[in-house]
Amino acid sequence: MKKKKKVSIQDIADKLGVSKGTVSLVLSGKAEGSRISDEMSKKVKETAEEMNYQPNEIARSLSTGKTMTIGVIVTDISNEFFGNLTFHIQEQAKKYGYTVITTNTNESLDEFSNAVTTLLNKQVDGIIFVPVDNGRQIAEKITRRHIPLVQVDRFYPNLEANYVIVDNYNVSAKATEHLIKKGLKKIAVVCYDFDVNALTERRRGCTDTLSKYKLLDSNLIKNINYQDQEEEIKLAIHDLKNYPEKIDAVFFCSRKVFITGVRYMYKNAIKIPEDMEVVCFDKIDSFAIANIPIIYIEQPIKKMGEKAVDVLMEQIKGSDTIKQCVFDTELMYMN
Amino acid sequence: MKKKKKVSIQDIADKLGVSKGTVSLVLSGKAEGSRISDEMSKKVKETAEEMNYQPNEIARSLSTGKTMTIGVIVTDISNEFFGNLTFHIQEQAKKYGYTVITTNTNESLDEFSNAVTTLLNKQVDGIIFVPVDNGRQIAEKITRRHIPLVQVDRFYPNLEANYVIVDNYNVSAKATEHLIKKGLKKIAVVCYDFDVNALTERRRGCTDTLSKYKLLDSNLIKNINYQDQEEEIKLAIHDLKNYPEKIDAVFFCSRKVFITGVRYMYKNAIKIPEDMEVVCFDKIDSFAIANIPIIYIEQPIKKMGEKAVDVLMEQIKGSDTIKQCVFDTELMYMN
DNA sequence: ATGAAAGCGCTAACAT
DNA sequence: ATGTTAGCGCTTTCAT
Repeated sequence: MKKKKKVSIQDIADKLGVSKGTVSLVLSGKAEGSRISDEMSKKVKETAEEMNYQPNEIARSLSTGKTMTIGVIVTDISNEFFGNLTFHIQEQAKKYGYTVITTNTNESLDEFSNAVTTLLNKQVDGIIFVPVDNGRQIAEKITRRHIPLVQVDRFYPNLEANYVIVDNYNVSAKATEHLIKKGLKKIAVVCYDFDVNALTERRRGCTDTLSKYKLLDSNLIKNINYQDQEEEIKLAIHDLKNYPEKIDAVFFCSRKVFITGVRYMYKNAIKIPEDMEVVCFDKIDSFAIANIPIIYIEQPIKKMGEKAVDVLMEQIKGSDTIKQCVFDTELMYMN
Repeated sequence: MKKKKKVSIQDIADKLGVSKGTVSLVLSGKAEGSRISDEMSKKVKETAEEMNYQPNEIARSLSTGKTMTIGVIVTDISNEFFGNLTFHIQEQAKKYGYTVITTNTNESLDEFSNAVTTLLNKQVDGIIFVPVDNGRQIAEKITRRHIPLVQVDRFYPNLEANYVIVDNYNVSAKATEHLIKKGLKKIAVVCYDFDVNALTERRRGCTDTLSKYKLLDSNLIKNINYQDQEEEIKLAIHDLKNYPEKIDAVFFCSRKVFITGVRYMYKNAIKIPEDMEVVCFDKIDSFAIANIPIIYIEQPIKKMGEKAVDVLMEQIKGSDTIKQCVFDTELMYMN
């Protein structure tokens, strides 16, 4: 299976008896206002077509120093939240003529580090990433190289870089207050234990509010390890079920804990909402098929993805003003 | 914000007073058995470290003709099925040292065509794609260039290329038979209307079985346009609700139609399973929170993704035997 | 054991 | 209006 030599700009030039430069100019659309006669331009285009010429973007990139590619690093693209985010990033990037390389960290620092190195070596024009616990130093590899960077969903507080997030604290406080106003008193919080501000802010929004109403019970704040989440969530729910006092509601800090949590609630014969109410940070497509009342927080994922790309593109075009965007979320009630 | 010049292999060579070639050899790990003294090798590595050298993979790619990148084209990465598939493709590619560029077609031929062109121009070493209705000609652009290709989820019957799919026909027939054996008679099928074999096979598996038992009612075969699916599914469910005879079950051909379908079933006060039973082609994470009996077909997504990459890598390494893999699925019962 | 240099395909500055 | 040529940063063959 021998690959036949691809046709290059040189081949076209040879065939037409003109120079590479001329061909390059017309094929990259720079023939217009400038130089190059219309007939030459036409001839070049025709034979390019004829010979089935396809530009080699790698060569172009090496020459121009631009790859027209951005890198996206998320936790896990199979998670609907990140899948959605990535989708909108991709669609928006497409509008700018950009291509996207995506990678997953699985919340691992090592994988995050590898991803950053790979993307930098591939000379991407910019990076959008979801920070990982403890990864600030690694992020600095990007800024130090002056590669445009936008953080999404979370951000490193001491890093001078753009970010696009939601107002985690306030909406969590609001949701908690809503539960309290409904007369619920024993409120649990189930959240991953790693230290990224999206999560800590959500937790703090809940606990601050509970404190304010003198309802905080630290036994009900469940911290879940990401790697063993299945087991730990199972345990947490079991605990809540068997807690001396009756638990009234559970606040789940993200979609994956919510799904797993609710699954175990059913396994423990906990009825929603009769036994406990639930709130989920993030909207899930299939809430509709659950057919139970769910309080959820809807993030403007599409806007976030698009904004992240817009900000990145500004930087790529040379802007150096840092943008930190906080989107509002909505507290919603299903049923 | 002036980017300071990146350090290149030349800079290291200059600093050490040796030649580029030497530096290249040690830095790309080809110093071992061959030439290059250990001390030279050590010195080079040290100063590379010191000067914070990062290889430029673009330059390397231009030189070697390999980009260590594969392209993945799916329908929509925000769809959990494709998100999962892409995730496993990515994780497997990582093991081979490969990076992944992902793009979405949204079932559009144009977007598919653009994606293929972009990937080819970016000189990817191989492509994994989910075919789009009517896209065989476009796919041939890839094979004609002898770029390794693996189709997943679906395939073009007349294209000589690898694929990794599931046994759509048989499992659909089996699921339908299961319903019939339970005594259900009026069985509806809700499926997208475009012509890709994954879907047509599922539909045919159902209709053939219904025919076999003399139960086929063509009014109950609902074909849904992808772009207007929300509206069309709504209409379909409405039709089923108001059909002169009572409908016993609905077979949904993929996860997105299922979720939307069930949503409208609830809106139409159709009870599951009392009024109608449902079957979903594909497993959904949040079935668990639905807490209703669902018959579903579970595809081995992880295996499919990994296999797709494995096959692609074989081709990249030079194999030219075409592999066509059909995975078995499982018929499962929730509750 | 190392150096020198050609070449990958394209762009862009400079000639003509 | 078009041709020439020097890179872009790396690999690799051929000298030394």
